[in-house]
Formats: sequence, C-alpha cells, structure tokens
Amino acid sequence: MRIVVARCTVDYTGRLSAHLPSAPRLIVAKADGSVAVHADDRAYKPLNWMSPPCSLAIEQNPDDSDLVTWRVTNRAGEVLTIVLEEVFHDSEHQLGTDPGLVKDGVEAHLQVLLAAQPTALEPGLTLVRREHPTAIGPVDLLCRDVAGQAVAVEIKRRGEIDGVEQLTRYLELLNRDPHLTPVRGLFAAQEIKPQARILASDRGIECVVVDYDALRGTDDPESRLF
Amino acid sequence: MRIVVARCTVDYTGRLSAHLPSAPRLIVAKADGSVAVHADDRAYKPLNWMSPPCSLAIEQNPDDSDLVTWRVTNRAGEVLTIVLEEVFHDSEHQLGTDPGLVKDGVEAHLQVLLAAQPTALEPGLTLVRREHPTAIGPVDLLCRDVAGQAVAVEIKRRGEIDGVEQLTRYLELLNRDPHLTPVRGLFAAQEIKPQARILASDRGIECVVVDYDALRGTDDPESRLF
DNA sequence: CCGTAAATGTCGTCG
DNA sequence: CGACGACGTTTACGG
Repeated sequence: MRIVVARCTVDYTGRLSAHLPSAPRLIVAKADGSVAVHADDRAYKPLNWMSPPCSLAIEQNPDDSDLVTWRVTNRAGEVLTIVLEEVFHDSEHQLGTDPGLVKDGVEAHLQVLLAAQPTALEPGLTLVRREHPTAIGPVDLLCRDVAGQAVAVEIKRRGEIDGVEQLTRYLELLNRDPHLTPVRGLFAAQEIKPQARILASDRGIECVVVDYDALRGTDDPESRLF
Repeated sequence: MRIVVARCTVDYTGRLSAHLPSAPRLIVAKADGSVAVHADDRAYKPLNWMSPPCSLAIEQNPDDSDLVTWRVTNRAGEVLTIVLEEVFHDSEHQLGTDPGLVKDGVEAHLQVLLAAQPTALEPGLTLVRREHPTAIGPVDLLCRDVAGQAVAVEIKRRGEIDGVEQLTRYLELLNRDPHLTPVRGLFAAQEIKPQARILASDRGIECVVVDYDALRGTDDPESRLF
C-alpha cells in the first residue's frame, strides 16, 4: 500500500465526467491496483476512486519534473487521472492479506432464528423448507399455516420496497405450482418502511415486524450461527 | 488528517457487531472526527469505519504503554474500538476544506433536457408536468401524446429492471385516476439492459434509448444545469 | 463474465 | 429529523 499526501488535480471519465481542482488530498494506492483520493472529511466515501480490477501507470512529465501523473484504467474504459503538483508525504507499506472481519446480526442469522421458530411470525406456522428454490432464486422460508395453506416468507433486516418486489416475483412463480397455489406472502423484517408497507398491503402481502434480540433470547443456543 | 499504519484489532458495535483480528492496517482519522480502517484491497470500502458526526477519544493503556486504544462514538450509540498493538507509521497533515468536485452526466440533467424537448422521446409528445406527484412518489415526466393519451415517462441513466418496476408501480396508481387512464408507460435511458427491455415489453411499456450528447447539443443553453 | 441481492451502504433532497 | 430515491453505488455470490 502506497500512501501519498499531495496537492493534486483529479479527473475521472467513465460512467460520468468529474473534475477536482487543485488542493491537498490523501491518495491511497492498494495492492490490488485500486486507487482512492480522500479529502479531510467523510470516513467512508472517497472523492474519487478506481475500483479493482484496474491498473495504475505512473508517468513522469518530461517538461516539468515536479509534475507526476498517475493514470488508472480499467477494462470498461474508465480513466482516473491524478496530477501530483506538490508532494507532502509519500510512503509504502507491506500489509499482507487481511484475515477479514467477523459479523453478527445480519439477515442470514435472522433467517436461521425464524426457521427455528416460525410461530414467531404467526401462530401455528410450520416450516416446510428454508431457501426453497424457484426459477429466479430461493425463497427465504416456505411454510404452511394452521389451515394448511402455503406461505412464502421474505426476510429482511430492513423492509423496503425492493424486498416487497422480490417477494412478489417469488409469489408469482410459486402460484404457478398446483401443489402450492394459492400461496400467501409474508414480509418479515426488524423494521418496515411505510412505503414498503403500503405496497405490500396493495399486493395482499402481510407484514410482520420481528424483534431480533427477543428471537435470540428465546432460541436454542445450539442452533446459533456463532 | 491523521494517518496511521499499525497492527491493530478493531471492534464495532452498533447496527451490527463486527470484529477484526490483529493485522497490519491503514487507519485514517479525518478533521470531522470520522475514522476509517482500510486493508490493502478494495479502493472504496473500509473494513470498518465510523461516519460523522462522531467523536474520537484516544486512551493510553495504563498497564501497557505499548497499547493505545481509539474509541470512536456517535449519537446513535454506535462504538468503534481500535487497539493499536504496533505502530509502523503515524503522521498528521493539514489539508483544509476541499473545493469539491464538478460532475456531469447525471439523471437530473437528462430529465431537464427531456422535459425541454419531449419530442426527442416521441413525435408530438407534449409535457404536462415534471415530477408529477403520486402517492408513492413523483413520476419523472407526465406527458400527452399526439392522440391526447396520458404518457408516464421514467428516466434513467442506465435502464435496468428496478426502473421498469418503478414505472410499473406508477402506472398502476396513475391508471386509477379516471382523468388519466389509460396511461401509457415510456422507459427512457441512455442504455437499456436486455433484461429490462424484456420486462418492459412484458408489461406493455415502451423503451426509448436517448442520446445525451445529441440532446445537449440541440437544447437551449439557457436551460442547462451547468 | 452477467445478473441478482445485500449493505453498518452513503449522500442529497424534500416533507 | 425521517422517508425516499440515486449512486461512477460497491461488494459478494451464482450460474
């Protein structure tokens, strides 16, 4: 990883055109060839960048030895050009491959918990299959309700419109199966946005807000992911 | 901006829980109090971070002077804890506020151009309203065709499936209005993906590929965004 | 390589 | 401040 702090100008041409006037910035070139240009605010988002896979070419300006140009290109024809005008810091570091991070609290875990206790979604609900396959992808949970009717469950951490659309597509396919139809839709999330709720209601899909911590508290520790 | 390269462990507790085992990484603390921890790959995304507004507290471990702990917290109660085990580099830089970047080619500009010349979409098309409101959000353009029929236009830079879904939802709502129904759908983009085209066709929505440069060339310079 | 779904998405805008 | 949609979304995962 190469770390440079320099006054520079930056130009990006690709999905759009963007230009950064001359100013001091942090430039990070990583081992995978990627480059990011950061200002002194916003932790997450670089001002400009090139994602891997891409390649970096460094050119010395023949007319002016003070000017060095970094040209980063990718297969899609996007180009990021950085002209270094004044370098305040320049160092190289060997970091090695990162062991990666361990997460908890994601959708996968919610799915495991709800698969173990489908009655948390609705009294009498029983699990038929987790990740039930369809032509366009797996449904999170396929269940049967107390009356024996099939119920397709889509699980999200945060329930938004996208999730309702996704469940709608699954329902359309599942209802073509004579063994299953008519299939009810159930949209489960820790939090459901008003617009998603309206759309779901309009499509005849029920919404259930689930409490992650409560589910965790009542489940069998053996079945936990972590 | 403070730049540290160090062997460290990182823990995040907030929207989820995450842990990074000990390894060498880049840590950037910015003027707004935000902190990002980067591995030697992926230009854009940090391994861990805390977005502003947040505050950084640096504590010297009383038992072991080699261990320094950074604790970053925000109003929402999220906590990022970084324990520095071995520091390879540590420097501070004054960057000042960035002049910011200049963009071009975004969807907003396309919408302005097409609102000014709806005939670029279809001969005889006239604009009724830009950002026409519906219960689930505004339709980019509401027009009337040469026969007087209402036409809802959804504009994207790149036309993909979710854009077609969006337009479908608008059409469903607009068609409930007796003053408008039957409403035609028109999906306009600089580039339309095959899957989006198929879905649009299935829904009876027409697709129009628009040439941004050509539109720009023929429009009135007064109406430009930039 | 393309298509889809997830994300601690982040970021602007508008109510 | 919250909801909503755009973003050069990025990133991971399957076929």
